Amino acid sequence: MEKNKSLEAFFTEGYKRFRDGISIDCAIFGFHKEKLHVLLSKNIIITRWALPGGFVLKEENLEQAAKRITTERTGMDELFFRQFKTFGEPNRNIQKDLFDYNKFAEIAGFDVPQNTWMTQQSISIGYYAVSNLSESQPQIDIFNSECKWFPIDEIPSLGFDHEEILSEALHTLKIHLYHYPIGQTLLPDKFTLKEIKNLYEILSGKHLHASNFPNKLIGLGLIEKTEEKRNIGAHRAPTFYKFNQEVYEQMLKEGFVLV
Amino acid sequence: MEKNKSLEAFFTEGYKRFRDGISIDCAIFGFHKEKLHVLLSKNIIITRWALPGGFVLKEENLEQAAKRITTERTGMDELFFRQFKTFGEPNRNIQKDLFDYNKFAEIAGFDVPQNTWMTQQSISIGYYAVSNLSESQPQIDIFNSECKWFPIDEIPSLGFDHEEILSEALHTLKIHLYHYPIGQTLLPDKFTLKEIKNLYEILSGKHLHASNFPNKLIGLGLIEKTEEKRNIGAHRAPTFYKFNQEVYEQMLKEGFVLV
DNA sequence: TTATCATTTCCTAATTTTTAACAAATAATC
DNA sequence: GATTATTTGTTAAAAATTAGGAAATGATAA
Repeated sequence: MEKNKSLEAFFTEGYKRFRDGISIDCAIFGFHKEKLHVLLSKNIIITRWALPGGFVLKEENLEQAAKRITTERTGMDELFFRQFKTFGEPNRNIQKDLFDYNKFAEIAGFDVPQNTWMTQQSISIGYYAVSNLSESQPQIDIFNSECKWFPIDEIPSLGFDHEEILSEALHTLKIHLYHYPIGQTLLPDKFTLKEIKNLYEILSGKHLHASNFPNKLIGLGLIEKTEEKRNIGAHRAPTFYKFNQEVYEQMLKEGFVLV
Repeated sequence: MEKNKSLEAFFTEGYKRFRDGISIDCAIFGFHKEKLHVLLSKNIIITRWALPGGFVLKEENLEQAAKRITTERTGMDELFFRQFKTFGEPNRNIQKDLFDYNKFAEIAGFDVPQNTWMTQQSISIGYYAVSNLSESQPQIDIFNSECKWFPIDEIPSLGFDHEEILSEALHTLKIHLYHYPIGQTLLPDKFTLKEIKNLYEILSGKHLHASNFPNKLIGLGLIEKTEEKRNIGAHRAPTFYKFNQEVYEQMLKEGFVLV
């Protein structure tokens, strides 16, 4: 196997480009077939699935890094993004048994360098994103051999402290649901009342009324009717609705309380 | 002026004890004379007031560090603590004009060492705490020449990005107000209905009804009557109330939605 | 062309919650 | 024992929420 130069350079030269001791992990949520999904990736060197993550370039701020990492992995940008927590247990990322050194050597053509900047202790800053899953194109690269969506109730065992990170992301998402108009980036531009009701039911875990709940959103001015309808075969065609951009931005800026 | 050995050791040897590139800043809130206050301290080397902060010991986790820093500065522990955001703009802490090198040399007896671990770029993890101000005893030390409470509407100009950090802390506190029983550590063990109403009015910025709001908290089981009353002179003595510990802990764990 | 059907969406009454004003209770002082 | 200022309970009106059923709809089949 030929030596993979770019991979080797990442280990040995990466400290020049990236900030030391900091990583970013992203819980990227999507909504499909009435289920919440989360994007996981499989690093070639790590034996378990994990949240997509990466490092922060020296000239970047944290949010830019999170957005870059998410775009690299999904092809999408302009998502709803929020930082939710930073994880810093001592040695949280140093778990030797999670690394598959043999497989790495086989793929990369050289042994994992020991004691480089990458293998030092680092803290991880967690961001969550909500995306329209159907528009995403999960990407692999030299570090990630697999990348795909998992329904939230079928998450495999995750590496490092990523189960805790995902759980905190969900917790924050559920709180933010009451204060930010999260739906916009989880749904297509045009959606039916049933779809937005389903979305909120799944995120909140509560049963909502088929017309009372949409009426509340309409009453707030957050969503509004369009001219178009969806053809669903031999039934009444539901009207498409869209977010009112002005109200959406105001709620995003000022926050609101949804009950 | 004699050379201050412990101060010098902090600069030159600190990298052995503390994690690199990470600092903690704490927005410590208290409630006094119907106003929300925040604790600020004045570092001997920095020309502006700032939020109390510090570094993370290598064997510590982030929350332990935040608690240690808060206890050092206030003498209090067992406060309500939450991490709210991490700040990582490139070079956010490198602002030469904020450092008073002459004053430092005068006090310490040596020049500020350049290019030590302390003067490197670092990210800051923000924690907020809510405390019962009247029980606090703001402490100074070799780094901090002053430390005191400021009413939230009389905050002086702050160093670094601490105005942004404080503003984010307040924003998070106001959201958490709806989901966590924050009052417990802001109030004395026993308080009157008027006091808890005032607290929520100030934090939420909304006017609340003198009996309807307390009745809601009583209805939730969160607070309950005690046998004692406060003597306030020639008026009806208000009854002291206390938090129901069981309900409090459950709400803390499971969250709730206050409307 | 019309009847049928499943689904969306509107309507309305019942219920619950919130709000606001007022009255009662209270404890120290006059 | 009356007075006073404040706390706290009561109650009725207003508002919001909930739930169920009815109407509307668009495609299909008769």
